[in-house]
Amino acid sequence: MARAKDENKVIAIYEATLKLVLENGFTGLKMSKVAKEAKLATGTLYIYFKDKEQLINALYLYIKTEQTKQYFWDYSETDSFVSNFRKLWFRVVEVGMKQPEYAIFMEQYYRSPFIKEDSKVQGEALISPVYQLLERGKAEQLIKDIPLELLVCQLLGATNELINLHQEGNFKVTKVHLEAMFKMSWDAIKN
Amino acid sequence: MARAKDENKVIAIYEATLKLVLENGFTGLKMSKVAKEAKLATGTLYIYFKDKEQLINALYLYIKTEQTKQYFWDYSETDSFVSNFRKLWFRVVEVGMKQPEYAIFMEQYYRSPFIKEDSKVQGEALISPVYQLLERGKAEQLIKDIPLELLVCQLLGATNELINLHQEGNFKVTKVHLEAMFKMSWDAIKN
Amino acid sequence: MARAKDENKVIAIYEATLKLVLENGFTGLKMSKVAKEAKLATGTLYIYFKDKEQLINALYLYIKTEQTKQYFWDYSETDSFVSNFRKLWFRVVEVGMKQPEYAIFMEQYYRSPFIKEDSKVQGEALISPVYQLLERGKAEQLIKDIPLELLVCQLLGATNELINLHQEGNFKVTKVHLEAMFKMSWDAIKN
Amino acid sequence: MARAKDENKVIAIYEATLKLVLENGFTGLKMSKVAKEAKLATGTLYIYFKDKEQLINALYLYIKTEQTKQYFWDYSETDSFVSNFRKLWFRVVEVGMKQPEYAIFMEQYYRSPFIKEDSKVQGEALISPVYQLLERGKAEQLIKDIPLELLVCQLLGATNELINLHQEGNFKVTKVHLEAMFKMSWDAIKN
DNA sequence: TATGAATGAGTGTTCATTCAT
DNA sequence: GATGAATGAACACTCATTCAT
Repeated sequence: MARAKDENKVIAIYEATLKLVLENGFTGLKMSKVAKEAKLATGTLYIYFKDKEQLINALYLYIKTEQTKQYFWDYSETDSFVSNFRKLWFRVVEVGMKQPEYAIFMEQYYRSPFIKEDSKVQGEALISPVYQLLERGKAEQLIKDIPLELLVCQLLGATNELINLHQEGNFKVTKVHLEAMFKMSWDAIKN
Repeated sequence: MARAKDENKVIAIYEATLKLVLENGFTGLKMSKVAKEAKLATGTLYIYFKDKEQLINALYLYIKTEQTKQYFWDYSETDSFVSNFRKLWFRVVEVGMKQPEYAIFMEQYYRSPFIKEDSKVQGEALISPVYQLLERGKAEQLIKDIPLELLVCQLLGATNELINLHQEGNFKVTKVHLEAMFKMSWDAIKN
Repeated sequence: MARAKDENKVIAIYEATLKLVLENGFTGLKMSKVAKEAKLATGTLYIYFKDKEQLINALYLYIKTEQTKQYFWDYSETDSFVSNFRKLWFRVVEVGMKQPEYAIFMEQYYRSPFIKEDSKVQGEALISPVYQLLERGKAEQLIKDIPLELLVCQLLGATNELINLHQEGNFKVTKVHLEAMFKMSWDAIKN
Repeated sequence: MARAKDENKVIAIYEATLKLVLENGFTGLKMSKVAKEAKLATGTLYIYFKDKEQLINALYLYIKTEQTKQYFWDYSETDSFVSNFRKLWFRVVEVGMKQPEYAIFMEQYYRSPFIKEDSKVQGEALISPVYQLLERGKAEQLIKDIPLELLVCQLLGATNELINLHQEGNFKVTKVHLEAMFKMSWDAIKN
């Protein structure tokens, strides 16, 4: 875990790591390159993180926390389901498109030998509000009565792919496209 | 006459590689482990594949070809759009759930430093019938008039996540669930 | 501050390499053995030299420079030709007999796949004073009017073999022998 | 040792080996490449030679024998010393310039880990007539009274270098040059 | 704390040699 | 005998981690 010494360095390390994972996946990720990218000596990295595994798991939690903050900062549970669903859907897509590294990292993390079960569980707990919202939609009979897991597949599968499509850069995603994608997702789950 | 080069060995190598990628991602993929898993000496690997990069790209093409065969073996373009769409959707899911390694490998491949542009292009060409089918659906005004790329995000995003869900093993996907997922996908794109 | 890069290590590596080439030629030259002989970890070698090729070419230049220094450190172009010729001839032989590894290395280097043309050219430029001296001898009509290349064959061929003879150890080369050899060389070229 | 089965193959193997040593030294010498160059399967090589070491030592003896044959085929011990010396000197140079691979191979052989003492001794015995001739010259007081080893250094050092010079190809060695070189060698040793 | 040289186990790959055909 | 696929020990080189400064 990062010591409180220099929070800026921790962030620099996270960003360096994300940049490199974006470029080459976990396979090309070398501690020395992370250090260089973060403008640190290799040894300094090990002051902040015990080893590579810890860096990666800490980064995972950092990303999950960041994403959650950005998803929910102006979220009000008292708003209507439909309003909240729409807000959240667009938030997920916007955040993902702004920081595609996050999604890429996640994808690789789940299949890596670095993953630690408790970090994973901890990270996933952070997005429980998403599950709660969908539960509420079901309770209010606004969306289909289908296991949450499947609804999440449907919704996040589509948004993730959309983020990838944007990141690859061969297709320019416009406002109109976003509305069309949202419409499809809504049509998919609505009752 | 010496022993003849053995096509079975190529398949054994592919399967060993897939198994290992499934377990640990590309990061944990070691040529010596592939050899051991395929019950070969390390050197033998290099008779069949020049290097790791070539193995991975060849495997990518193999998977794409296999998938395509399984998707389309009894496919008839003269059937109705709706019938074909349904058949293809289920085929994609069934194949994916039977061989989740394929999807996992693909995911990692696209972010790896091994990817060779021309292999990628070649592989992607194989699934053009999917694009053609959706094009036809649009022409017949049965599905929404939205760029193909977005329709594909919506559909394959969802099926990929479903395959992952199945593969993780924490949620048992039943026939009923499949029908529900299909319904969502269809509702998402239908006109 | 970390440890500073250590010039002594470079020398230690050179000496280790020379020792091993002397024993087994380039064929038996292994980076791990060089490291062990120089009392370093394998990886340390690669801090100082990018790869084996670079080590070998750097060592070639080092040897050429060392030899040149030793040949010419008290050399004065204003002395008479005969005096200079004699001094240089004995210097070449003394240096060669003191460090037979140098000659052995050179021999192998020229036939190795490691040789880089520009290193070779650079190294050969260092001994141009030898050529200049012989040119002067020709101009002063003290030695035969024969292409320099042939004079050099005659002279260095003999000295190299003498060095080999000494190095093999089956024949003890004395002062008297040296004088005899010098006499032969001089008789060979003198006008 | 080669079995008597197919003498042509043995020669083909020798020539292939020589060609490859000429190109890259012993370092680049691979049994599989020798086989390919000799238009044989790798395994076939091992029918004729037990291993690499044996091939190299057999080849050494082959070369020494060939050279000797070519040096002495029309040699008559009853001719005068001077006539024989001249004939032999030119023979050595001609043979060396015609087959520079021989000299290159020898050079590398003596510093390789493949060398076997008894092969070396056996090979060197073959050129004893050279020693005998010089002994006779000394007895007849035609050449300097100097240890044979030194005379050989002087003479063969120069011829070897001349052969190298020719082989490198940057200097065209003419008849006139040969006469000049011979003159130098003779002046070096004559009484 | 920060540095980056040093370490050495581990990786991809080669190649002498064997062996099934 | 001839073949060339198979083997696996070894080698060049890398990189996570340590440690002297």
